[in-house]
Amino acid sequence: MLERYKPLEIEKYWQDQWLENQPWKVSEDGNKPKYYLLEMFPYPSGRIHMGHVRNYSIGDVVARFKRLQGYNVLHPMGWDAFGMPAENAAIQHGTHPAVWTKENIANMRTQLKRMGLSYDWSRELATCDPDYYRWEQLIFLKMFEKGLAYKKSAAVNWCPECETVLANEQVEEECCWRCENKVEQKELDQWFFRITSYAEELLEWTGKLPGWPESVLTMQRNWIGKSTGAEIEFSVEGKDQSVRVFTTRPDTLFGATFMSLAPEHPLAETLTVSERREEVAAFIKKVQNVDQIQRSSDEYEKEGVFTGSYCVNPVNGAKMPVFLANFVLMGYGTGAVMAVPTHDQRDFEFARKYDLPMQVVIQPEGETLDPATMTEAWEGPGTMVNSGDFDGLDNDAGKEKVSAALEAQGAGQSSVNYRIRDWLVSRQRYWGTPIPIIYCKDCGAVPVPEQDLPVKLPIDIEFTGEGGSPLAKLESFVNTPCPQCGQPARRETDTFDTFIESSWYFLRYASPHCETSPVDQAAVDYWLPADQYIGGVEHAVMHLLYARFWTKILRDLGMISLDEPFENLLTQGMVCMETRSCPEHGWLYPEEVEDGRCSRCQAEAVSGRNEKMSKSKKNVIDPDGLIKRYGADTARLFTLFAAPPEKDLEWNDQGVEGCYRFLNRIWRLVYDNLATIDDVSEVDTGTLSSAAKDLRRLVHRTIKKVTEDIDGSFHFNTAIAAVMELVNSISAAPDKEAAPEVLREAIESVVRLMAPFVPHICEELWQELGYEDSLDECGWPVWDEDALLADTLLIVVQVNGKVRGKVTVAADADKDTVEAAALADTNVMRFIADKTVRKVIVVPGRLVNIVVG
RNA sequence: GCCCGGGUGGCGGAAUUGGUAGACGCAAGGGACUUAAAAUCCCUCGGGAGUAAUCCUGUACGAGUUCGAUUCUCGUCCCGGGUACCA
Repeated sequence: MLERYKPLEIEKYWQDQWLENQPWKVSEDGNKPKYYLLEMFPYPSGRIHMGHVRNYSIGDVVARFKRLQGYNVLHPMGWDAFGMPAENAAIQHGTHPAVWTKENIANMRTQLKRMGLSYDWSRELATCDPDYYRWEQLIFLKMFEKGLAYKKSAAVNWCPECETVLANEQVEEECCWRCENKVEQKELDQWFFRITSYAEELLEWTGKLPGWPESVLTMQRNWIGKSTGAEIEFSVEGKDQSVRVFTTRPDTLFGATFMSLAPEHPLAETLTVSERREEVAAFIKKVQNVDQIQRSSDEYEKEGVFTGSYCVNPVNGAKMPVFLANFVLMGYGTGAVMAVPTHDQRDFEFARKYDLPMQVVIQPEGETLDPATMTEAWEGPGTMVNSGDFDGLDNDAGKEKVSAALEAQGAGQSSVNYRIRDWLVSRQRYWGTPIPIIYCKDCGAVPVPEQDLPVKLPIDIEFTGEGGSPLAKLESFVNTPCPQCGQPARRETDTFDTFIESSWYFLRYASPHCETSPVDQAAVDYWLPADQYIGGVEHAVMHLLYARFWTKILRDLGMISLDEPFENLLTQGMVCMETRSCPEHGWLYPEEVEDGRCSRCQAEAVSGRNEKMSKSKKNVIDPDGLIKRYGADTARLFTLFAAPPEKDLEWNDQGVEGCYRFLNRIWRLVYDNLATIDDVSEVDTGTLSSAAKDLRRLVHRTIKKVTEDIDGSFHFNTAIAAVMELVNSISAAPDKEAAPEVLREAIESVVRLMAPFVPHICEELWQELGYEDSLDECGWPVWDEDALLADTLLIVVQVNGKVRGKVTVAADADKDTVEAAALADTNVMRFIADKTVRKVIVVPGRLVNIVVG
C-alpha cells in the first residue's frame, strides 16, 4: 500500500474499471425491489458548473446508498439539448447550434465521467435527436386530435429593428438586448396546450404527494389559483350586447357601480362611442407598452378611460359606466370586472380618481361605513345591506344565494375560475422541435401523417438574429404538398417550447431505445414513478407542473398507466456567488479579478449582489480546476459537506482544503493500522474491555446516524461530520491495539460509510483491506442495537431554566434518583439554598429543571 | 406587486418532538517536530467580567405563549428564488 493518498491515480484506475465493466447498467429484474433515482438533466451550456456538481453529487450518494441496500437502481443521464443559448452562440460566433450543442455534450459527458457518477450510460439521450423528438411530435398530433392542442392569437415581444421575437430574458428595461430599440407587443397565431382542462386534477393531486416539500406544493396550488365565485352577465344599454364578468364576490353585486374592461377586451372597440375613440385608442396604445407584472402591481398607478357606454346592473337596474382600466388583465377570468369600489381596494382607488359613485353593501360588525368618509375599501366579512331581499344576510352565505338568484333569472351562475392559463408552446425560433403541421389554403391546419414523422429540423440554415424565424426563410423546408389534397402548402415554421422535452424525458429513460412508441409500457410500469427526483428549487412550479401535466396526458392517450411521475422530490438550493463587474469590461469571471481589480484595465472591480451562479453574470466557478487539483472525491465531498442540500450554498473555496485533509486522514488511518488489523478474529462482545466497548459503541452509533441522515433527510453534511468524529475518536482511542478486531470493525466502517460520498478512495482502501469484491457487493453496514447502549447518562440540571450543573447517573436510574442527584449538585445548591423549590421538571435521559421562587 | 423560502461566531454550518446554543469543518492566534519549508501533531477561539470556580449576555429586530424558545404565535426589517418566451 502506498503511504500517500494520490487521488488522481486512484480515480483514473477506478473510472477505467467502471467504463469497462459498466456496473450500473440495469434492466428490469423481478427479484430485487426497484429504485428509480432521477436528477434533472442539464442543459448543455458548455461546461458543468457547481450547481451540476452539487445536484449530481447529491443524487449519486442516494443512488450508491440504495444500491448498497439491495435495490435495483435506475440512475440515468441525458441532455436537455434544445434552447436559446445554442442559437445565441450561432448568432454571435457563427457556430451551428447542432455543432455547438454536440461539442458541449461531449465536453460535459467527459466532465461528469470524471466525477465518478454511477450512471447507466447506455440510456443516455439528447432531446435534439430526431429519435427523441419524433415521439413528441406524435404525442402532439394525438393531442391535436383530441382538442388538447389548439391555436389562438397571443402577444409576443417584438423588436421592430431586428424584426424578431424576443424572449422575456432578451428584453432589458423594455428594450431589445441586441439593438436597444424599444420592444413592442405583437399578436401572433400560436399553439397552446389545454393545461386548464387538467387544472382541477393537478390541484387535487397536490394533496396526494406526501413525498414533496410542502413549499413546492403550495407554490403549485397558488399558481393554479382556483377561486370560486360567479359569472355574471351585464347587458349593455341600448345595444344588443352583454359583458360577462367573473367575480369571487357575488355578495357585493348590489354595490357594483361601474365596469372595468381590459384594454385588450374584444368589446373594447365596439363599446367605444365615436366621440371618445381617439382618447381610448391612445390609452390602449399606452397600456400595451407596459408588461403584465407591472400592470398588476399594487403600486402601479391605476388609470382608465371611459368608453361612453353603460351596462345595467341585473339586480337593481343601476346604470354602470364602462371603463377600460390598465389593471384589468385579459388573461384572467373574462377580462372584465364589475367594480365595487366600497369593497375592493383597486376599484376604490379607481373610483376616487374618476369620481365614480360608491355604495356600501357589506357592513362589518360594530362599524358603520360611509362612502363619504371611507379611506380604503372594506374587503372583510360583514352583513349585507342595500341589497334588496338579501339584506341582513351574512355576506359569506350571500355569495351562494346571489349566484342562485342570478341563475334563476338567467343572468349568471356560480363558477370556478383558475389563475393558470393554457400553455403557449409555439416559439419563433430555430433550435427546437418542429411542430408537425402543414397549412393548406383549402384544408387549413393539417397534421403531418404519422408515417411521415419525424419532421426533421433542417441543418442547412443561416443565422443572423434578424428578420424573423430562420426556418421560415428556408423554402425547401417550408414548401410541401398538403397531405390531404396534395396541392402546394406550407409547413409550420415555429418550434416547440423546450419545456415540452423536459416534460417526459424521465419516461423515455425507462425504454430509451424503443422504436415503436414513445415509451414501452411494461418498462414504464416497472420503473415509474421515479422514487426520488432531485433538482433546483427554481423549477418548483413550471417544469414540475408541466411534467405532471404531460404524464397525465400520456396516461389519457393510453400510453402509460401512471397518475404522477415523481414519488419524492428534493429541491436543492442554488449555488450562489457574488457578482463582480468592471466599469469598462462589464461582468468579470473570478479569475479576471486580481487583488480586487480588473485584470485587463486595472480598474477597481465593483462587488455586486450574491446570486445564483450563472454564465451570463460570470459569477461561476469551474469545477474542473477543483478536480484537477484535489480529485473528484474531494470536489464531491466538499459540495456535500458545505451545506444541507435544500439550502442555498454560498460559494467560498476555503473549505475545500479541509475536505482533502480529511480524505488524507482516512488514508493514513488505514495505512498506519493495516499491520495491526491484518489477521483478526470476529468481535466477541462478551469479553471487551471498557475502552473497546466505548469505541465499538461510537462505531455503531455512527452507522446508525449516517444511515438515518442519508435515508430520511438527505443531511449529508451531518452524516459526514459524524464520520469525521469517528475518525478523530479512532485515532485518539486509548489502547486500541489491544482489541484489533474492534479496531478493524471501526476502520472498515469508516470506509463503508464513506463509500457513497467518495467512491474512488473507498474502493481503493477496501481492496487494501484485503477484499477482492467491490464495495458494491458487500452491502450497507447494519448497526447492532446492543452496542449502542451506554451504562451512564449525563443529565443537565437547570434552575429556573438556566444551566447550573451536570450530573452523571446510571442509564436505568429512576426519576427520583435523578431528581435527588440534581438537588445534590454543589453548584445547583448555591442557587436553591435560600429559596423555595416550587416545582421540579424531569425530562428522562435529558434534563432536570428546578423552579424556585 | 404577488407567491415560496431564508436570516445562528471572523466564515460554512450543528442543535431529536420546545430541553446544555455553536457539533463538524474552515480561517486566525500560540506551541511541538524540522537546518528550513511542506506535511503532521497539541492548545486557544461568540462578546463581557473574573487569578479561578463561576457569573452576565448572546440565534436579524420588537412583542407574546412556556418551568424552559434558535425551535411555536403575531408584527417589522433585510436577503434569495419564481412570476408563464432563460433553463
